[in-house]
Amino acid sequence: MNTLSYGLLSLLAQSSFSGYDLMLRIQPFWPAKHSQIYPLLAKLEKEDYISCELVPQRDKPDKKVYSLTAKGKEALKAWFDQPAAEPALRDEMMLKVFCLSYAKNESARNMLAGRLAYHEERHQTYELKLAQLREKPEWPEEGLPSPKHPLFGAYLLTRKAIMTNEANRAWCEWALSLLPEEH
Amino acid sequence: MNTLSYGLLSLLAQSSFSGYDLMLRIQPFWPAKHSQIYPLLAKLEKEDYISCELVPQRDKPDKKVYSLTAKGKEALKAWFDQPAAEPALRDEMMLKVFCLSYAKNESARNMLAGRLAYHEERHQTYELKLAQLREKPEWPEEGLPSPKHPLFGAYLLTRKAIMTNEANRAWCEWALSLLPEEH
DNA sequence: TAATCCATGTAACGGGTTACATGATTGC
DNA sequence: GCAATCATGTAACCCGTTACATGGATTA
Repeated sequence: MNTLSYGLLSLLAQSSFSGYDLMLRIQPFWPAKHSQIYPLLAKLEKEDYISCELVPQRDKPDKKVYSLTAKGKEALKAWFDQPAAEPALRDEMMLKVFCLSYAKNESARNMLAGRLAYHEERHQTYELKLAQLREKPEWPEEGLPSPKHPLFGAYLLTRKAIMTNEANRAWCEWALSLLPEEH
Repeated sequence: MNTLSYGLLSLLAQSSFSGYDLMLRIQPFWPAKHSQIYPLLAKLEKEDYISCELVPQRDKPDKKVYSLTAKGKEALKAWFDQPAAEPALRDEMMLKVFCLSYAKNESARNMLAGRLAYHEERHQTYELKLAQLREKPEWPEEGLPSPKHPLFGAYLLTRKAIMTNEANRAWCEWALSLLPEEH
């Protein structure tokens, strides 16, 4: 049971999903390709953490829909009280910034401007996600989801993404303001 | 030539370092163990990106001090104008937050309080780093390092770490404020 | 007609962690 | 006496990406 396994169980705690769905939904939290997820799901099913139902579809390939078993729910609960690993960020740009004084002005400016654009695009995506959350039928009519509401976690995570992204966007702007003007 | 290789070259662009030093210094930007770094350095030396000098020490084990070669400097410059990979964050806690509504109140509170403490500790570390940068003999007497100053990159990165950390700390506080009171 | 989406899988490879291995010095 | 720091290396393993493989439906 590695972290990705628990991630898949976390998603399945909300609702049943196909492997393809799980692959798409886990991306924002734990990037993984289908080639990693399909074999893991087979292993989790074999070890009885999840169960699988084959769902035939017209106009689309048949799919396997996975659900949490009782054993899977127990594993999730036990995982919750274990200490989580520290967050690990890997960002190639940070290595480049480290030796920024060796770069051409133009290279430095392009790099930071590119990252600024990235964060502005991300902001739009996250705001859209918030709007989509609010449109869900389960969304509470007055105010915010409470801690026991199924959407509580997704709401917290979207807010977290927005706040971190905004801090990084602001950093890009500040760093750009320190560079010499374009000629 | 993978990202870690360029990271090592970036550090060596500032000054020569031993493998052990490089291992310690690259941690904040690209976590890697010595078992990954030593073989890479041997490969980079063999391919002439870096050169190596054996430095005997009293009271300490001898060390190998690596320096950038002309080929290494060229590789760094070429790397700079290539587009950087998107940042990748892997944080087990985010997976737990996703299904937070399934957790006990106590578990949820402990998890978030633990992360808050982590960010407060990080803040101290980063402020110390800033202070150490300012105490360096190369630090400019008036104000901040300019974009061509060797310490410019390190300064930007420390500010970035502080800003991102503060956003995450604030998120922890906000999330904790949404949880029910301790009994 | 070519690309994209849905949907599942395997194989090969490279990246990263853990464990094995050694050994002197310093601080608790 | 025990742990940590400095210092280097190898071997086994797990994690993650890329590539190989298939195939119908929709869309540009």
